Amino acid sequence: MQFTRASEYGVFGLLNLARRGPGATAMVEEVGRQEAIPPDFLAKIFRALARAGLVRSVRGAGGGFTLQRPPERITLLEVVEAVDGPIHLQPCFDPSAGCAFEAGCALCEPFAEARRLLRETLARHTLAELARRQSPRAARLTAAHAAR
Amino acid sequence: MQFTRASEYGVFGLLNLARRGPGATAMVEEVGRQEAIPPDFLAKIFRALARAGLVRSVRGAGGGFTLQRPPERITLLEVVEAVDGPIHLQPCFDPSAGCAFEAGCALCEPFAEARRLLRETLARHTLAELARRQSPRAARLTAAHAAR
DNA sequence: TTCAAACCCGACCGATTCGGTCCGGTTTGC
DNA sequence: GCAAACCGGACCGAATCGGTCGGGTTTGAA
Ligand code: SF4
Ligand code: SF4
Repeated sequence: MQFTRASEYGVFGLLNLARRGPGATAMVEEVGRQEAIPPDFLAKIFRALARAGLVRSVRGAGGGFTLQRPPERITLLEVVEAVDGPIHLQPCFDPSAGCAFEAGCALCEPFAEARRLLRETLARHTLAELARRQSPRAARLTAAHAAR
Repeated sequence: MQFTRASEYGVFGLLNLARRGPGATAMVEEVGRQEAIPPDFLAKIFRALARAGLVRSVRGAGGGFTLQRPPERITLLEVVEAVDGPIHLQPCFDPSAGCAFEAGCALCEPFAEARRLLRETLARHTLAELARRQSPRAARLTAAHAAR
């Protein structure tokens, strides 16, 4: 039960963009260096964020990525779902899989509730709020500490 | 972001036990048949539940599995964590992985909050409560319906 | 005392996902 | 027209998922 590295990197990448102020454009290479994320991997992640409409890409020399919306209107939920795909909690919650029961089973209600709560919680946090308490990742990345 | 089939099967298996009344013992083969779960796979899952202390195993002829506690004192959270391992949400929340930051990053607080809420939600549901609204799985298992 | 029933442990299996990497193509500014 | 930058997708090794299997141990009963 974990989110992926990719979605974590996605958040850090967008926070980096957000810190540059409104309308700023940055190359994936530079963001990757500052956030200590493999640039080729971050590029793949940013393409997913672009497809989801969270970020706008500018091609060609002098290009890069820009936040499509002000950071106070991009939520943590949107970012992780754009990268990892929708949060289902149960395999059968994926419409492409489908439920195998005639009538609802005991699991349906509690997990649907848990899913709703989880998504609401992540939706409450915006990039603007997260950016306020966060410096670039590479600067903080030194040795392991035993938090949580 | 999903729980595994294994934990789902674990819940169904325990519900089957719970429905048999206090102290009842059942063989994994029979439970597997009734719940439409591959018996060898269910056996593996029940061993994990036994190691977690949720279920007691009786070996030898006439043996089987019994609920270790009354179903109103076994929570959904306990079952899924016994089978799938602890819910971490972030890879770095796993103590065996460890956090790579000197100080907390922006992600720590929101995901810790989400994790707490998710676990509390699952902990609110007991086997007794789930069993009350649920017949054996195989009986209900017919064709796909498009419920969430 | 022997036999079969039942759980126990761990190896193995094919398919999928994860975390990346790479390469050839396209768009753009200079 | 050239270099900078994104784009799409193929590919990669490692890990996880969803099972399966075989052999070992414990036990009750004939
Ligand atoms: S009824 Fe059960 S199997 Fe069907 S979607 Fe709900 S949780 Fe999944
Ligand atoms: S500070 Fe960041 S990396 Fe460290 S445990 Fe918290 S979320 Fe994970």
